[in-house]
Amino acid sequence: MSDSTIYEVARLAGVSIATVSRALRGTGPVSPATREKVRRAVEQLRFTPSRLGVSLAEGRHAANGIVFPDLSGPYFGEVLLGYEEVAAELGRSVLILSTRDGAGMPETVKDLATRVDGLVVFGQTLPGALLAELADSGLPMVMLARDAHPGTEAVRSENSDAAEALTVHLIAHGHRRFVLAGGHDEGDVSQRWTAVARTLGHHGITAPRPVECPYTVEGGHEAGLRLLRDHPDVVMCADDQVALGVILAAEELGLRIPDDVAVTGWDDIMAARHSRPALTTVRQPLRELGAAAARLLDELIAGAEPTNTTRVLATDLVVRASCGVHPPAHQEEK
Amino acid sequence: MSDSTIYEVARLAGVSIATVSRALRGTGPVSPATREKVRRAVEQLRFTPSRLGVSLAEGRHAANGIVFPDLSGPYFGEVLLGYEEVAAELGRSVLILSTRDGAGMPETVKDLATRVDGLVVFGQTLPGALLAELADSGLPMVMLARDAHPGTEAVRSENSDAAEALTVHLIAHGHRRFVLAGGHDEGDVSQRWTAVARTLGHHGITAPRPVECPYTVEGGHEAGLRLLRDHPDVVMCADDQVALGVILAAEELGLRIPDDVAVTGWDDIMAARHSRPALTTVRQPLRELGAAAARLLDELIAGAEPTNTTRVLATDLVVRASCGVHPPAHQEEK
DNA sequence: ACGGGCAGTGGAAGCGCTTACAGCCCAGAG
DNA sequence: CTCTGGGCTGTAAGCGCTTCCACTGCCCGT
Repeated sequence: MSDSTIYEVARLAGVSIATVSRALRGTGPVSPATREKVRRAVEQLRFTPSRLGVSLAEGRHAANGIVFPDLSGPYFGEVLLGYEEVAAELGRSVLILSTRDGAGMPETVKDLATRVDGLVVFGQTLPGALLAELADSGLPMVMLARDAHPGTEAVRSENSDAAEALTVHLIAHGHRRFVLAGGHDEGDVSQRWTAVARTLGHHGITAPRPVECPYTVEGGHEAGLRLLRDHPDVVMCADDQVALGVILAAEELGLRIPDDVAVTGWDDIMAARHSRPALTTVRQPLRELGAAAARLLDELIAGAEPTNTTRVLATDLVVRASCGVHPPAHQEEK
Repeated sequence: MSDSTIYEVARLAGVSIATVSRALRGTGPVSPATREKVRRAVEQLRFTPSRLGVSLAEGRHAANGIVFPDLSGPYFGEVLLGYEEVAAELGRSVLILSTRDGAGMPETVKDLATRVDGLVVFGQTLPGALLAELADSGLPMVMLARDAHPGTEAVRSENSDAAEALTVHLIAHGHRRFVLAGGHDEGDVSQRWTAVARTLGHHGITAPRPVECPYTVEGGHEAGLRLLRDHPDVVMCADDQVALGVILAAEELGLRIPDDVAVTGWDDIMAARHSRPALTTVRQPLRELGAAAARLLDELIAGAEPTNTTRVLATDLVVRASCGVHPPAHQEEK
């Protein structure tokens, strides 16, 4: 970029840089004649103001960041899209950072923090100490898919009600022997398991302890091979990827779904709909999640005080075939 | 961010800002004693250099951008992940921009261009004139999933050979009446259709004209409802999402896959594997695509001259059930 | 005819950093 | 004992922009 500077524009237009700046940003009065001269000089020089200069002088970046773990799969992409869209509308650029929980992580995040006016942080991506340090430094922050950290805002989707509804639905199918796959005590997932356990308890069923497994198809596959040996009625999974893995495992073991065993997921990723049997799951408003985070962050940047509040977005129970046989009416949505 | 400046550190450490800078970056000699004083001052003040100041002085952003259309779905997320990972390794931040072909697009892109040292542009996201303008300005650019534009590098995945292999495979199944779904003349897809047509020609089959449809499940669904009325042997789709939509349409029409009609996709997104019948498709090395783009861009930024060359990454034909019945041995990979 | 006010403009001080350049001091060489 | 050359440090000139403040005319009211 061999871009010209405001000085060259000023010289070519025969005015001062102050006038050029005013003409360009529309702050302060500029005579039509001058404005025109500047316009022509700008055009001739193909001048675009240096973002660095502008930001330094303005004392702001007009950009915000988002930090997420190395979660491939469809989940994060959708959230990011919603986030970027709103951020763009608000005139901010978006910087992304994926912490593959690597060694240099704290530094990378801090570096990111110096490039933005505010930060959105996904789930349990960052250790609490780092979050606190960032929040203390006065960086506007929004937590995504988890409850608020002191000094921040947060937005996540509803977990407990949906988990209860899903559980009730499964019980109504006559399922009694439950197994829970995917057990990290991350905020979102643990909230769901808690609600499941409570609901099961109401119905006189003792909740099993969730079984640890990576939130991937492979993780679900391996867990499935293990769990299905006990012939449970239903395997509730932490997310759709795990559920898809369990379904693969069931196929390998010659088990029919949902006749021999039911399976449920969470998220409603694209594959959930196209899997056969189609996956009963809970739809999260991923795009809205990202959009809401962007808006909250903007408010903080604009000067709003953090309230340590968590916004909760509604989720939908999506009943498909994998949880048990339904009368035709219930079948597929959309 | 009420961050302290290098001046405060200097004052607290009792040295000049030049020394602080040298101590921090390790340029120039600094006595151990001084280094230690600076270290302590930095720690006490929780000082982090302002990225703006650094960048302005260094004359570089240490960041690069990536521009893509509003493609939701799994495709872009994976590419982005590969891109971000390599960029991070190279010490660069990543700025993303999704042009939902909106009105203010040229400005948004130009704004992005002022924030980065280089830019990766996806497929046909930007009009040629804008690409030319950016390239002319000396901005290092890499084209992704399309052939090189003058003054840039490019990386895409192999289309022709894979399309030929896929077509040959389908012919071997005995399929003769082909239909092609998804017809924009975008680089990647048109290359595939060309190879398909050529291959069909070799076998004495007249290639049909590709049918336009949005590259979404919904688009595939609608196209499928139309196309399947003619009872083709096989519907080749521009990507997996379209193929999944066609499969849904086939189900609605009571057609069995692959017995009544075969369907193929492209990309090998997650849902392709879990769909039943599982989708025969072509796997693109999405992550590698992003990674390669990041590396190419880095070379350009480091000063390499653009060669207008297109790197082509190998793709894999992934044969599953949707293209026709196979002996058990062929079944599912991995 | 005269003063006040305001549109229009330029000067200059930052914003936070890097880095040439110059100066200082001291050890070792002659 | 003087001279020289490093090692170490400070001064200051930018990097490209915004914006406060001061200044010049000119129009208008009286």
